[in-house]
Amino acid sequence: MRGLHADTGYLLYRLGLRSGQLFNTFLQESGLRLRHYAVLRYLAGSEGALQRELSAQLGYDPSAIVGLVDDLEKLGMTERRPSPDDRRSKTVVLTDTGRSFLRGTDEAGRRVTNDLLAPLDPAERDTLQALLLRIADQP
Amino acid sequence: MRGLHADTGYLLYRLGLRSGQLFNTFLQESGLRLRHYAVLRYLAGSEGALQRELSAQLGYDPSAIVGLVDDLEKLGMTERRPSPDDRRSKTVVLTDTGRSFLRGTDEAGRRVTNDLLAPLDPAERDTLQALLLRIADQP
DNA sequence: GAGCAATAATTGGTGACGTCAATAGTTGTT
DNA sequence: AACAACTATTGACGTCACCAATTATTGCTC
Repeated sequence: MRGLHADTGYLLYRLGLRSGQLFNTFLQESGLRLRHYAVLRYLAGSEGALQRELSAQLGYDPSAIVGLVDDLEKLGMTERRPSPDDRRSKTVVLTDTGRSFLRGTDEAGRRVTNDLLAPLDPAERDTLQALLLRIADQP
Repeated sequence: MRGLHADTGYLLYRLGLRSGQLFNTFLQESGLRLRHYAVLRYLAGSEGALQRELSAQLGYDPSAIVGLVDDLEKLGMTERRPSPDDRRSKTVVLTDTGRSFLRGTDEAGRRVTNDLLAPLDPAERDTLQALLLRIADQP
């Protein structure tokens, strides 16, 4: 038990880096990165989201959202639609292209998490997931 | 249970970012960053380490180690000593200044992890720590 | 209902960071 | 003696988090 490895906070930091790397290498061939993937999967569960909603929910800076949605739009995976009740904001929606991309990579994404959590059995994975969720739901 | 938040791999990624941020803000006043702190704490437990050992153990690129050790040296917290058996490598050791800095920040570091894990009771923290260690010890 | 603070998207800049390629000096091997 | 492998180092490139400023629009307030 030596050095920083004994520290849970530091462990989280290191494993977060590794997890991000794994996701990015798996996404590499598609030309997207983890951040794009996060946006797509959020949209898949919400049927349209304002950019500021994406920023708040995913934790990315508003200025970062602009670039991400630009990229996705160029690939035809999302569309910006004017918000009916507020002309300042735009609603980002998934296109059919985006939806079918998600279906195609769904299983590959699960494989990434599987690799990462390989040493844990199903019950332990549930435990870990529950603990992490509790931490994540903090202000 | 919507979007990527249901995915343990993604949760790890997000919490890793948050953990790193917390560490960095706590270290801000000292002029160091998390990476420097990691080097210091590794050295505290090893009584001298080759730079390539730091690179391998902490997971930073060898070229990143150079800059980190440069910074620490400028602050008088570490020293580079020629390795007796191999003139290619250098041994990095903690100075008294570095050691006393670690003592001073020891408790502040624990507070960071405490904040992060606030929603968990001691037994749950142990569980989390054990699970993360098992994942971290993967090849 | 006119003026003004707050908000949504956007642009631009800065510093930290991961990654890779290349180099000089040194070691071990054959 | 020649050559492959290794250590520390430098430099370059793209990504990313963070912050400030701008434009268009909305809601509040007096």
